[in-house]
Amino acid sequence: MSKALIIDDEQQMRRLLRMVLESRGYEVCEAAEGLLGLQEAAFHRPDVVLLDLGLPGMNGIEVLRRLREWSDVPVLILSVRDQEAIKVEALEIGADDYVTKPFGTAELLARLTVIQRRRFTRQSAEIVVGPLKLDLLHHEASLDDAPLKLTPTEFALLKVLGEHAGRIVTQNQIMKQVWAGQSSDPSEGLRVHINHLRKKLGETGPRIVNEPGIGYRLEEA
Amino acid sequence: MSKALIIDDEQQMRRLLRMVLESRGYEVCEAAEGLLGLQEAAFHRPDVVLLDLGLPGMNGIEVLRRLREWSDVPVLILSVRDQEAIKVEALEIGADDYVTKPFGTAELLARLTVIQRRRFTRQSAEIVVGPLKLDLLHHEASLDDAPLKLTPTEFALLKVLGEHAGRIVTQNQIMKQVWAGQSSDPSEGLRVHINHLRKKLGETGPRIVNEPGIGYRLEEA
DNA sequence: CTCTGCTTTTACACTTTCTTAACGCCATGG
DNA sequence: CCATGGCGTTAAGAAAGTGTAAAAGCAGAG
Repeated sequence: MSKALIIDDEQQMRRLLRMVLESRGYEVCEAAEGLLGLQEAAFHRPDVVLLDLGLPGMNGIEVLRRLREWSDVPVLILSVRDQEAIKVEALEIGADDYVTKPFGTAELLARLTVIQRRRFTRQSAEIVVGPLKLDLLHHEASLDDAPLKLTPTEFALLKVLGEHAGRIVTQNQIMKQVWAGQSSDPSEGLRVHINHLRKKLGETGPRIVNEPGIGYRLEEA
Repeated sequence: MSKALIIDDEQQMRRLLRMVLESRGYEVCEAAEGLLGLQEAAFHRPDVVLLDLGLPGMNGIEVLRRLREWSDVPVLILSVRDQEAIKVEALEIGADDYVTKPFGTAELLARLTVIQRRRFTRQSAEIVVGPLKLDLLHHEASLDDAPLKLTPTEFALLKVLGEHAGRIVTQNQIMKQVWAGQSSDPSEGLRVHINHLRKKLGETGPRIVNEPGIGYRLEEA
């Protein structure tokens, strides 16, 4: 049985969500405010979080950022129509999906299952991109089954690229996920690490291609 | 069935519009004056508003501004030829499109359908216009599922046009959203990027049509 | 403390993208 | 008919972003 945490300031919404979730066998806990939500998350260790972006007090984005500092729990964003920009930012920080209010319960449940399954497979399995393997559990990498020595930063960087293999990862996304929180320079040091990675991947590994002005992409196959 | 509200001082025009709309299955209500129009809008909650700019008493622009304070209803502007400047202003305040009197009923109905459809499509981190897709999260574009390489400026520009697909986006709006803040020349460089985009969209993608003196429109379908 | 490995900073050549400017076209209006 | 204004197109210089190497900080281990 999965535990779900609802963080939303509207009581009505919380009640609706609780009903829907409990009918599906979820164990539910809730919080009406961001900081409380973080405490609940730390205490109950939910398997999935439903987070409203329009929270009073601590912003939903901020809640997500803090949460991501110590937890990989799947997060589903609840947003209203005119929060397009914020939504993208939430996804960049590490939200797993979103639904727009008002939403159908069927859609909500579908997305919940998807992000939980994805998170699960992602955790248990390693990331494989062609001849490259990343063992997230042991923090080990290998190329053609030969061990590949990576520094912590390189590993984190390659992990972000590998998770989205074949797709562009924005420089902002990289900065947010590898250098969480800190750092101002959007790129200065990033280029160096990319350079190191390319050398270590050599001719045999997948290529890291640059999309000027946007970010990087790890080529699959 | 959709409800339409006509705000126009000329009785003849109102009668014409009512006939056209009712023949298409619209439920129609009308107002001959701005303030009355606002009351009607508040009371009947129409699904679309046809607003004449040349109203006696309260100006059409003012009506639109007040309307937009509490409603997102699609608004189609009716204007006569020598009201170019006001037309631009109306679009920037939040009108959805305009037709110039005299107009053909076919054109009128077409534009009505377009602006209504637009409101119903759900916002997401993805903009889809026919064969064109913009993935805001990954900054990736595709045409008929084939990747389309866009520079950052091109992407931003196409995003603005795509967000309002089917509607006119004034040059001012474009400048503000793509070249945020800076820039003086309202067009010099814009034309070049439009040109690049048209080339990349080719025959298969949606067309970018110019509305002389006003702005651009990304055609859907 | 010194060594060592990792990260960050600095510097510069190089590539891609953006802006600027010029010119031709087409419509509109005198 | 020729002017005018807005637009499309093209090319070239300016600006921004990137790859690479080397040196300078910064820890923890011995």
